Amino acid sequence: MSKAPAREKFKSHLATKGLRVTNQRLAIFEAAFAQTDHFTAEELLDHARAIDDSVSRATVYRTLPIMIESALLREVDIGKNLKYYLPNPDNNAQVAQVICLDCDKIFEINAPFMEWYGNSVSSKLGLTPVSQRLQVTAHCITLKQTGVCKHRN
Amino acid sequence: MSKAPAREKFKSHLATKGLRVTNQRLAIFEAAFAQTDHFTAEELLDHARAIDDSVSRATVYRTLPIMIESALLREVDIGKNLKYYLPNPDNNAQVAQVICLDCDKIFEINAPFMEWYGNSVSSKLGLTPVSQRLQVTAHCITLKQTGVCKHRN
DNA sequence: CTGCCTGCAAACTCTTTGCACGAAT
DNA sequence: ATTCGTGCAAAGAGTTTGCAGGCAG
Repeated sequence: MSKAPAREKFKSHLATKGLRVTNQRLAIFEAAFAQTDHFTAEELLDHARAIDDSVSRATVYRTLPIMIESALLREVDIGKNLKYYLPNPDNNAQVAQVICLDCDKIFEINAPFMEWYGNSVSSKLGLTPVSQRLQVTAHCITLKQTGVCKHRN
Repeated sequence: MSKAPAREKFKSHLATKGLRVTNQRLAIFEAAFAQTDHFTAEELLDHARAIDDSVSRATVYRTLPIMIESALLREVDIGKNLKYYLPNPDNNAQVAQVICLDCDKIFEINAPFMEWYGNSVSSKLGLTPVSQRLQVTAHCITLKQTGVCKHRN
């Protein structure tokens, strides 16, 4: 999904939920969908303020769950007491993360088998799966060999 | 590994690292290894204080990483800004979690394929895997049908 | 004795919330 | 005109840290 259709999807999601289309919510949406990599709530605030300087931190935090619920954004928690977000144009949910501990880069890897695994292991316990997450933390080989992490931005 | 050998392992880990064997550290170890299920730092503090009432919250937080590094404990982060811990008598690292969203129970499931997956996906990126985690969140079927979650303690 | 270890309390980080004002419908 | 949305600042939760005194080796 490219940006313009995504904007319409966001607006219709707001309408469906009886939520108002405000300049702040639109600025936050624009800022989020302009990103090409993972971002934090604080970074999103900065970018949204560049579009509409009235945007507050509170509204960013209140808008993020709306965009996540509409599947426009995915939330990625890698256990750092700091959440990352990224645009989810393909509506993808079966994605694993590989996290480079040297440069903190997060790679997103398609992992469709996660859904199968979730179903399989849940049904044995009398549960219905809601979500899966699979994460691998790793060190950079080239960093160790050459002193430079080749994944660093 | 039962408790007594684990205690020796803890002491020798302390010795190896040049760390001192204090009453507080031992009390925290005893409290942790007496648990049969996941526990939080705060719960560990309570139990450790029942053994030695001089134990402070700070020392619990300072001792947890030591026990984790020695592989006596595993840390389980299910994305709740609150970490869970559990004794790891079998030195197991390839374990997935299934989390019931209705009763918050955490099931630990052996998932040896995680190691293969971590190796496979890391090597393609020029990385050496350090750890894997796989988590499934789910709802209780019997809760939905009967109003009672059969997993609740 | 030396210096690591401790308890205390304050600091810290990220996120959430109460309130009164402001804007979308 | 209503009512939902907003910014601000304070609160909140879990964890970490600086400091002065205490105990292991």
